[in-house]
Amino acid sequence: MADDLPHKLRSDALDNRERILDAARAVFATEGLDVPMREIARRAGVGPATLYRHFPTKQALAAEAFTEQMHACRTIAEEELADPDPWRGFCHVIERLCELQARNRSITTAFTSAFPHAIDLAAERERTLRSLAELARRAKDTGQLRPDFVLDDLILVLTANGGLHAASADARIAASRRFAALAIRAFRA
Amino acid sequence: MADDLPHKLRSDALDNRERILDAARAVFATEGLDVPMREIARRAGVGPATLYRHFPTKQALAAEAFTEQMHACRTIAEEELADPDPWRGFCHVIERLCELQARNRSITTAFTSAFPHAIDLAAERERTLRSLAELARRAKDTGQLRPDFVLDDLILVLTANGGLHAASADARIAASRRFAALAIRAFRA
DNA sequence: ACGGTAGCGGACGCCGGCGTCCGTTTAGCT
DNA sequence: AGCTAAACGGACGCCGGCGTCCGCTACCGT
Repeated sequence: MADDLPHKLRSDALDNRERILDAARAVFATEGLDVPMREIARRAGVGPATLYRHFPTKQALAAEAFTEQMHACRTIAEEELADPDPWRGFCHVIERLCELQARNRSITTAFTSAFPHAIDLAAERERTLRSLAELARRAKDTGQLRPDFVLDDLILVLTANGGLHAASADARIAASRRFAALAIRAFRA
Repeated sequence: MADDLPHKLRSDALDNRERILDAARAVFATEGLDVPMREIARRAGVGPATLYRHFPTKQALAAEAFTEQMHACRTIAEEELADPDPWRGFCHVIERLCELQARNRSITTAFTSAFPHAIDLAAERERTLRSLAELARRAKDTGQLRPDFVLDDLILVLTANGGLHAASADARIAASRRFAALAIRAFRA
């Protein structure tokens, strides 16, 4: 995972690349996507030109920075799919995804809105959705999840959760937790 | 309501004031709060200086432009409070407020986040909340609203609903409708 | 009708983010 | 160690939004 594309990069270039990605992940998580490219460069300790050389556009940077987070989403979905109790797994998925969103402001954008330049992001997203659908199907079979539930309902909830702005990170997490509980109640048969 | 403060304004000045407010309401509703002041001035057919003279800051303009929308919120709350069936009134409140939010992007900001410079906005908001609380109390008494419901849950739902970004206005309205239905399910005892 | 003044708006300078160029540094190979 | 090319980053010009100034317009009171 550490060596995706950069096969023929000089050592210092690769180092900078990683530092940029680290800075981008950090600042995207706390501040959201609306940060100046300069700010990311500054935090990474590189010049603007270096940043632009590695990632010509903000979308390119975001796409690369978010693969990790998307992996996290997929991991959550697959882990909870493995739970022998599908309804419990379903509830955990909602709780964990909401909390992830609260902790990382930008993951919402990455997940809900389909990114243009994100090639493998889309694939990752697709696999995650597939797991979620399967989990929902099983939860329905146990009769604990409403029969009229559709996957779009979950997307809707996650989108809405992403819109939960709050001053502090703690407040955001608390709100998301309450919100997840509400969503689960809405989905119970 | 047409003559709030401007007692000693010349006729053309008052005219411009109204045209600015109209433009602001329109553009705030469709585009949200993040529009340049210039754009509002342009749509109102006035120069930037005129806009700034009437409303020194964007908050001042927004506060003035939103009193009407806040009235709408209060009206909704009071109308539904008058419904003999409190639970039905409660459901209608959620549906109508969500739709109002979907149709008017900026009302969310005005309602959920307390505006600094909005003197009478705060009062209006307070009265609305009081009505909502009373409505919730009655709905609880009928046993149809969950006993553990708190008013903050409603604020939470409205905030989340406000975060429901979508490309077209129609899509936003549709999403809000589905979301309101979900929220109601979550609140039913 | 006419003078005085409230009100108007085009034009200005400032600021901050953007994307790029080019002289300098440094990794990596021999 | 020396060389070459890859990589770096400070500096530049551009753009768009901001808030304000001042010469002109037109409303209103007499």
